[in-house]
Amino acid sequence: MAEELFSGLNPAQRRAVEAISGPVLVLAGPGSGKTRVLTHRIAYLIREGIDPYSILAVTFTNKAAREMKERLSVLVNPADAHALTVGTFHSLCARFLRREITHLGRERDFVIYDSDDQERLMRRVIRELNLDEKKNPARAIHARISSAKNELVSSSEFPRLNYADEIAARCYERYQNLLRESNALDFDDLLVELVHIFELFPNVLEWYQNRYQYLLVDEYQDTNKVQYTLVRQLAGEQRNLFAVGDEDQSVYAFRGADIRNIRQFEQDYSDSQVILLEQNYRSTQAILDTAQALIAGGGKKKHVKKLWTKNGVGMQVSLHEGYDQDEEASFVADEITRLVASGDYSYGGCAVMYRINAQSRALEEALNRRRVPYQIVGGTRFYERKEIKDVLAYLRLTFNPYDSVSLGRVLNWPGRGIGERSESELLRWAAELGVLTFQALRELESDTPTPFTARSKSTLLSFLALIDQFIAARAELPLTNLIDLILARLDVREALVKDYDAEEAEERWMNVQELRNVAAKYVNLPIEGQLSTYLEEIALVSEVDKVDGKADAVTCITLHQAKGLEYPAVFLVGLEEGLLPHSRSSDDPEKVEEERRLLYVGMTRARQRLYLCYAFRRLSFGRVSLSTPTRFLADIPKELIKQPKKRSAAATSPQASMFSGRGGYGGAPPRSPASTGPRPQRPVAPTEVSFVSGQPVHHATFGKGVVLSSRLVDGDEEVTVSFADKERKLLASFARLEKLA
DNA sequence: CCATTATGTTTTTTT
DNA sequence: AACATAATGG
Repeated sequence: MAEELFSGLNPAQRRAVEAISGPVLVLAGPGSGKTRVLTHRIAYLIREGIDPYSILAVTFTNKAAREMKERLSVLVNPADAHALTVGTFHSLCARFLRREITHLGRERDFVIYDSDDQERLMRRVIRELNLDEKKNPARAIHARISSAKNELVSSSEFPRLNYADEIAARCYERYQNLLRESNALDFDDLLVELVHIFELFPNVLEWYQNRYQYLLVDEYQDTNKVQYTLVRQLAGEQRNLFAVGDEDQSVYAFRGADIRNIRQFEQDYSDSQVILLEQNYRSTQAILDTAQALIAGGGKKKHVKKLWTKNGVGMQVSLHEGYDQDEEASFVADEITRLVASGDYSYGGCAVMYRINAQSRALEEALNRRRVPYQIVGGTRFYERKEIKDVLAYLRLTFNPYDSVSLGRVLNWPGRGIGERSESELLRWAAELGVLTFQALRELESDTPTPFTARSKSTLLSFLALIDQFIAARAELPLTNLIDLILARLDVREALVKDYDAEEAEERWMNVQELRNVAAKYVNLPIEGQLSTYLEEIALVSEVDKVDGKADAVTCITLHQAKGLEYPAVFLVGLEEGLLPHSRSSDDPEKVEEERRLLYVGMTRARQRLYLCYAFRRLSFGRVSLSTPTRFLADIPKELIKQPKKRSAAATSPQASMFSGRGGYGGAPPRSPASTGPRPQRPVAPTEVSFVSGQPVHHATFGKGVVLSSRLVDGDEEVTVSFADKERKLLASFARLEKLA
């Protein structure tokens, strides 16, 4: 019976599936079938008679949770699959808190603040405390507080060693108070408050420990202190904890993830079994060898895995240099077109990965030009778009009128004549009365004397009437109708047309419509539950959750988000100093190692083909700078990589230094032209342009072209030439342009 | 109070 | 380069 569950599992996987009780740590290399192990283990537990109701699985994304349930509904009976508790730390905590937060004297109908809300609230705190917003950016202060929360450090425990600490500590305190008043929790609170409840109310913890006898935690290497604590609490005495992870794929230290959690598992949980999954089912040996060479270049490891595969050697990994980010993107787009034309690959089988979202722009343009279908994951997230957040703010106020961030957001949106003065006067007056902003609005309905002009007062009252209307409608109307009512009463479309040009207004209006479409999925729930479920799920969806695996489109995605995904063909772009490792990480050896792991994650996403790309120069921040290939390339033996074609004179300079020890550690990120050393042909910077518009030229690679313009830039001459295929910008000192008659 | 202009800021990475 | 907020003037 259970035998079919084991068919197709290798001995190590099988051991992991069968180890039912006690702590188990599975160290799973990339592509080693860990998802399979997780699902089969759950199925095995159920078939062994364990109640699915007592199984709790923590995944890294909502998408992974959904997929796990789907796979299980095939392996076990669907009712059993349904009884499982599966989710991310954040969504599970939110779910538990809806039940338990009353223990802390708080209301169940809290709203969840996303990073934008959090920053707005912090800005308000900083203003309230009369701090200089320049010297104390809300973002920076909030970041400090967020990491404190991740470390389970409360505002009273926050260190006050210097003036900056003192400021942060005071902001922390006020920030928490405002959150509480607004009946809101930020992302971090979702975890922290649950830990508090478990600490303060042992009987509550006991209930959860009894219910969840079997815990499974994926991506254990990316847990932070709060998450680690939660797991410890839930694991209790029983310690039926099954943790899966890979320290080589730990890339979230910046949000508090602590690699020590996985390294110390064996000390934390005595008698634990450790199982290594080393056989890779995803990639070719060529790709694995390259990735392993890279990761071996890093520091010492607790457990060294030796990845191998039966997939065969496969194609050699190739390296490509582009002239700039546009040419790099063009190369990627051309190569994808070629792969698809060959019939061996589909658009959906290709992915382009990069370090920062801003890199997606050049790709988008190149793909657009070639009519290659693509989807960009992340960037400005859908639910962070202004028009979306504005409409959502009304929904959130309808759900919880004390939500002060939402109130501040839409008090004057769409513009109704409540300016800065009326708003600050309202805040001041509320503070004077000692009530919340919303209660102050309510106060306007009585005969209490107010500090407002008759005009302001009536505007504020009509705003209040609007919200009241929505609150009343919520009890009667299905969610979609409620949204329609809001959109109509506010005349959102008109407001968008007023703020933007026709095209953009239409696009934003479509976004708003999309919000409504999503809401349609919730109308089958009882009316009371529709809005709350909708708001909660919206607050916790991530961009990867929305990746459409079925669409036949190229996926453009950050390296962080790509973790856990796989594609037949993968292009890694921008493999340059300053970008990977990112300049903000290159001063700290530990951060540099994290960047190395990020590259490792990217490489191991590839099944058959892996392309490594970098550009010779790059436009960042509106300025051009020359770049050096990433130091990590120096750790990969030359013979593992198919060297780039010499595509122009420009290619030789950075390329030559690549594997020769130069470009190694300590190199300053993007070199300034001055530090590049003597140039081969042109030791002296030009003082005037030598190419004029209309001059016919010849280039070794691009052939004949005509000069469109030329200008002096950074001590060199940048010539814009129209070639047969496209327009290119070339540096005269490198391009060896030949003037034709 | 609002529209226009000027200035400044941004780019890590995410729930 | 693109976007957001601040300053300025109507």
